[in-house]
Amino acid sequence: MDSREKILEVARDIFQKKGKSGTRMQEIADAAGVNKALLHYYFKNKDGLFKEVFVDLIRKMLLPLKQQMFQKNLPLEDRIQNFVDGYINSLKENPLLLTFILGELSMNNMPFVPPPEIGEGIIQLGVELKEDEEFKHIDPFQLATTIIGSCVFPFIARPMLIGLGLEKSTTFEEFLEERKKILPQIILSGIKIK
Amino acid sequence: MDSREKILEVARDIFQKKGKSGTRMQEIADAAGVNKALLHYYFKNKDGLFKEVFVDLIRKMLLPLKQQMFQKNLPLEDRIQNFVDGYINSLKENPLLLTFILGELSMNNMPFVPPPEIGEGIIQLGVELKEDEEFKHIDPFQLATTIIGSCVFPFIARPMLIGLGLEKSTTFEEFLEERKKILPQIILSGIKIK
DNA sequence: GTCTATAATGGGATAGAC
DNA sequence: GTCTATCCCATTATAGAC
Repeated sequence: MDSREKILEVARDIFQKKGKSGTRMQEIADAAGVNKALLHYYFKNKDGLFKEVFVDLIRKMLLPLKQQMFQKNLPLEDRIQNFVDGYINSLKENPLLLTFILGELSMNNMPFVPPPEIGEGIIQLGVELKEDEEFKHIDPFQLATTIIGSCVFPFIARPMLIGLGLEKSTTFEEFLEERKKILPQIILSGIKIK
Repeated sequence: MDSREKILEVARDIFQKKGKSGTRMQEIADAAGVNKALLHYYFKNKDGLFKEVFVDLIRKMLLPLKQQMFQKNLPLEDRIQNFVDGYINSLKENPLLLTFILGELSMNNMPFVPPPEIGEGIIQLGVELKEDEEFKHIDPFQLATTIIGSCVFPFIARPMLIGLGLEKSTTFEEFLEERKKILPQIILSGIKIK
């Protein structure tokens, strides 16, 4: 693998673990097995490297949202089930991703410009809810926040949940598997008319 | 107000905004209207100051959890309604609190040792669900994660939600007010037997 | 308790050889 | 492209006067 790619790869990891200001250029260089000067050669400065990593990680985070939230031609039930399944799986592979992104968005105010399809998809969800006799007329942003938040929260709050005793009766892994089953049920019963 | 208290007060603000490693001792000193050396006099070093602020903020975050989740003698419906109401109100007053705490817990691994009542309260919630014919037998940690996550997520993910278009049709404030009404409905329909 | 002044180090950045 | 060496400012930390 070429050096540039290698640097980006380890930078992604370290930035996620320690945040932008907690990360040292030296540490990235060491982990990548190159000299610090090379980071500046490729990315000009810390900010340049960080930005490249950040937009990359934003894309990575949005991908499953795009893919799994709005597969047309499927009934809402299946789409919610698929979404919860797919999103939790994807978060399992990148457990630090959301905490990192949301933290950085809040601290520095980094730009966040998602592709418009996602926002539009949420609006569209509202239209569907209105048209379907089976469901309550819920503001789609409320629904989306509930679904996404319920999937994401275990990852963001993992240390807190463990402190509260989550792992006394199960493992985190089992908790997530159970969650994939139970969450769609709760949500669906929650938004159906009866 | 004495200097020590003043320092802690501004440190709470600044640490929440910029995170531990993003915060400069100088900035805290300036904001408190004292000299930098005084911070070291009272708190020994940055870590000492941070720790004191952090445990303080942890307590602040847990307080509404303790107060509002487990008021005995009330039917579950009312307790959930009260909890959502009270917790969202409390988060409105400290919108950065959760992002900060969860971020720092994940980056540094800060100790997180909540008072045992909260964990026990969650277990107890499970017992109640089992005893009550009206509700499904749901793992209480799944339920708690869903409720807490749904309240908290809008605050943690605010920049993201705004990027997705949340504020195109309402203000964040209105969104929260609506949320207080709608969330208990979704949750309750979600866990009731029919 | 609070300040000024300064030490000590950390860490981002660059020049220049190879 | 990649390295060594070095610069230099930012930031933490301390000594010592008041």
